[in-house]
Amino acid sequence: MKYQRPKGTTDIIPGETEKWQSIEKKAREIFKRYRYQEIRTPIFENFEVFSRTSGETSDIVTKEMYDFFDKGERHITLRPEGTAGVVRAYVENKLYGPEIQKPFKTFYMGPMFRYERPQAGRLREFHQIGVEAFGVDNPALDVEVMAMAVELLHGFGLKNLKLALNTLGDDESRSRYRKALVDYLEPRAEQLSAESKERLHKNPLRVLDSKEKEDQEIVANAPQILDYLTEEAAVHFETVKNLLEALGISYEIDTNMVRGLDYYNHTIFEIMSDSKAFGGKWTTVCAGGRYNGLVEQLGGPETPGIGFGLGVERLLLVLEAEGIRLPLDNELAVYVVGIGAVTNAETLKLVQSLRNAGFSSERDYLERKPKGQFKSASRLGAQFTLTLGEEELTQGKVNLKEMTSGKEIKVALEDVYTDFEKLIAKLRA
RNA sequence: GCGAUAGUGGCGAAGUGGUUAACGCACCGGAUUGUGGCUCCGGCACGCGUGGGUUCGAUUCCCACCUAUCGCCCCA
Repeated sequence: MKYQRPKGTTDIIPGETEKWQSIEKKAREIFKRYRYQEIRTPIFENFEVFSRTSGETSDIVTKEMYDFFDKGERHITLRPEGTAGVVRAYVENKLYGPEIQKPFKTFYMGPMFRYERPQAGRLREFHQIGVEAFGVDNPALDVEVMAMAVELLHGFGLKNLKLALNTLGDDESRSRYRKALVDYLEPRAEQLSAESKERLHKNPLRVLDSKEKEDQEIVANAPQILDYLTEEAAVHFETVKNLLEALGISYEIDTNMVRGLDYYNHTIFEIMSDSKAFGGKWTTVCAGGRYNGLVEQLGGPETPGIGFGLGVERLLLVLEAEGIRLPLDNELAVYVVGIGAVTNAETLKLVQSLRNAGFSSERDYLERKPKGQFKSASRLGAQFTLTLGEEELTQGKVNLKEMTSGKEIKVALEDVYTDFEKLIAKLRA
């Protein structure tokens, strides 16, 4: 093969695109009801937009950034996630202005890039659908965002979902907890896995998240963030829980849940699926959280924010494994069967006229025999066929057939041009 | 970035150091001067991921590279 797509990329071709459209349509529908408006930001940004916000030591920055220097020696990176770019746009466009209602609620959908080893549901170019809401610290907004995420996934037809919830507290809670955790882990460092020893000083919270058995045993008795929350952070978290309960949304507290990105604080959550797509292990399809302080970090005024991101490829894998059929939109109303070269022009006029009248229409271009054309019509799922041969052409007639019933009548060619709807009614009468 | 496995037509898949690379599906044509199914017949890989090497001769053996899949890391 002379040309291949770059490693970790994929072509989304007809047959697949319908599924994407279906997902995007559903998402737009729900976002509209929740009053989130679309934002489209660049696919590449200055490197610093992500390096500053994600955390200099985070994996994303240290090894997963798809970055390069452009011809003007600017350090550019293909966006690895959606939030930082949206926050940058929020600040740059002064969307914090007094004339703009708070919260400012926005959504995006599009490609993201991470330089890493491809695996099922993990590509170098992948797609996320995400939302962000700025300017309100009220836990009701946290809960609205989570409720919307849950509704979204249910809307796609997913059943076995789990909402995992945790809080990282505010800065003060975090540093207090961090200290307590390090104090606990340090004497036990020798028993930790090699990776976790590494994490211990770089990013101790990540040890909580380790999948290594030896780490999990130690983590089981580690101090919990919930015991180190400031009064304010604790109240925020309590309120989130109460409001979730008020909405009847079930959740599970997971105090070991952390984030790969540094900008999160307070509420963090994940929606997980136990789909066999990932071997029945709980896998995150949607992850989000609060990031008060991020707007300031990118040069804006002190503004709280919260959002989530949803991995589309991962979602598709889960839907596939669960055997969930998305509503697809690729129906064919009419297939015009033209027999013989003499009907070529009239056949073309017919499909064009039908298309103008709002019917999706198709014809044969290969001068195939009727048998082959009917086979195509059948395979394409055409509701109706119009058959036109030399005889019909001279008579000004055409055969109209309903494929599912097999019922066929002869109609005037003229009527097809003027009122096809009426002919359908006549056929079905 | 590390480790493992794999790479044959549009798809699935057999196969061998040596004349014409099975078979199935799909597709096209015919049997059936113009109607979707079934059946029967016929057609469909100057080529076995790419590039080198070994050999009289390689799709088959060796090396490198590319890609995919899985695991690690991490994550959506």
